[in-house]
Amino acid sequence: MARKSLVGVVADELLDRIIAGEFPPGSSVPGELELSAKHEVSRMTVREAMKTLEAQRILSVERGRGTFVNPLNRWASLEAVLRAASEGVNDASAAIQLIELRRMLETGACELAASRISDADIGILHGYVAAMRKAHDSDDLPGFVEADLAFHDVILRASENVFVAVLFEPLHRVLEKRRTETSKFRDIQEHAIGHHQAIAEALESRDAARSRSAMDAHMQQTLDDLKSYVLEAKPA
Amino acid sequence: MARKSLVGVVADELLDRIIAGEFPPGSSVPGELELSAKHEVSRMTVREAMKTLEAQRILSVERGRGTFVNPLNRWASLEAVLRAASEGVNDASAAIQLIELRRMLETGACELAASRISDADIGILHGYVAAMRKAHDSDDLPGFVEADLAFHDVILRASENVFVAVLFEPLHRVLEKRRTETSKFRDIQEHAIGHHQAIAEALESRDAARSRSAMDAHMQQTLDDLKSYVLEAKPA
DNA sequence: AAATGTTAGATGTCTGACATCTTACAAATA
DNA sequence: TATTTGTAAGATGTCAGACATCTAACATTT
Repeated sequence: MARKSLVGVVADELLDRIIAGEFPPGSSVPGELELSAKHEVSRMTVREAMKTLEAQRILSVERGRGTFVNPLNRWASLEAVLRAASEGVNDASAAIQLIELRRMLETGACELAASRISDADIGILHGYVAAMRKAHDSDDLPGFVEADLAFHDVILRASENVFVAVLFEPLHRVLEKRRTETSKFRDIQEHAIGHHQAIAEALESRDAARSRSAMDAHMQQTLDDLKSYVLEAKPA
Repeated sequence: MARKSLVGVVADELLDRIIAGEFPPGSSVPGELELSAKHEVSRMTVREAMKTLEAQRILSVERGRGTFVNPLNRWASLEAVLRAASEGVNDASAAIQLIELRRMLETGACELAASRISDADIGILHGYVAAMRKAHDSDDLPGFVEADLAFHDVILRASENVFVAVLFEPLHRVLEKRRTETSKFRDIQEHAIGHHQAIAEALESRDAARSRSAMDAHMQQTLDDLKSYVLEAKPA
């Protein structure tokens, strides 16, 4: 990532203050002049920062009145909501809810993909499973995670549903970091390889119910792994 | 909605030109100076418009090089993607994909809600079913749609998953308009009442599989209704 | 041929000003 | 007194022009 511009810094800091509860939903944030003084930037820079938060429906700007914080359920940015949710006491709850969401999208996409996936993509899936196996044998963690994510990406695309892909994209970045954490354990890697193999075979059979079920089992395993390996080990 | 500011107008027009294919993904949009001349606004206004599109990941601004259009699957704004998808020849395909997405989220949320919903919310659900029935009897279309949407909202909240609610919010506005169209037919209204009744009863039994199945049947019916009543009647 | 300097064009930021909208409050009116 | 109107403060919307900094391409020097 390129280092952040002043606009990005101001937007980030303001979002942090909002998440910290300094400006609760419905309340107004300080005026542009006040913020430009506090952050030692020009009013224009503050305005552009506000615009980015407004575009994500985090703020509502009302001419002549001020700028107000929207309730969290109106925020259009999954990442911002994630930051807000992780800030609370229960990081675990956020992680679990994230997997629940992922489960909905991935099992649904997998079900759709069963009747739409091409033979070529089936081959690619098997290729990624082989790559995971190879990375597992040679202790190549980044390679393992990369093949894992690519596998799921193929299914997402094969579902031929634009909206699912769009909604999943912000999840992708978040999951990538967490996946690197969980995939450190060799046990988890072995679990994952088996499930991916089963998913590829289910899709190959073009059986929608079986494909959905295979992906669902994978998600359940991921949830269990997260609970037993990561959350247990990290006390508050 | 408040009438749009100049920034909003410029952003909209630029997005329209992007969607129309004038600036395909990967290509660059005209420079800030050129755009400010074409739209007869100042450069700052153009910049703020760009910022809103950048915040939605529609554009990537690179200092010293220019501003570039992102591929559609990286756009973070469901509404913008919807606009782009509806612009094409196949409005039908977009409508179907939208229901597919809705199906994933709602069936998933309903499954989760089964074990989490409160007795009070169960009562509220039955109340909305009654409201739908009453609106149906008195030919109150807006009332019918309102009760319908409220019913689904209760389940969304009862799933106790923040992220699902956030992802569903932009869908809500889009669906509201389409729902008013489809619910015009009395046959569809009767279908819907039966399904909602079944969903409420399934949730009351706290049976996750049954609840999911009931919601899934409702989504299937919605898809069928859309195909036979709306899409058939509206040729390109 | 490689390293270096130059330059054009793009975005990033600043300063200061004026316009317009909302709200609150005071003054004029019935 | 109650209502209306006028005024002013504070907020966002927009503009103009300037300078800084980054990138890429080209020319120059080594």
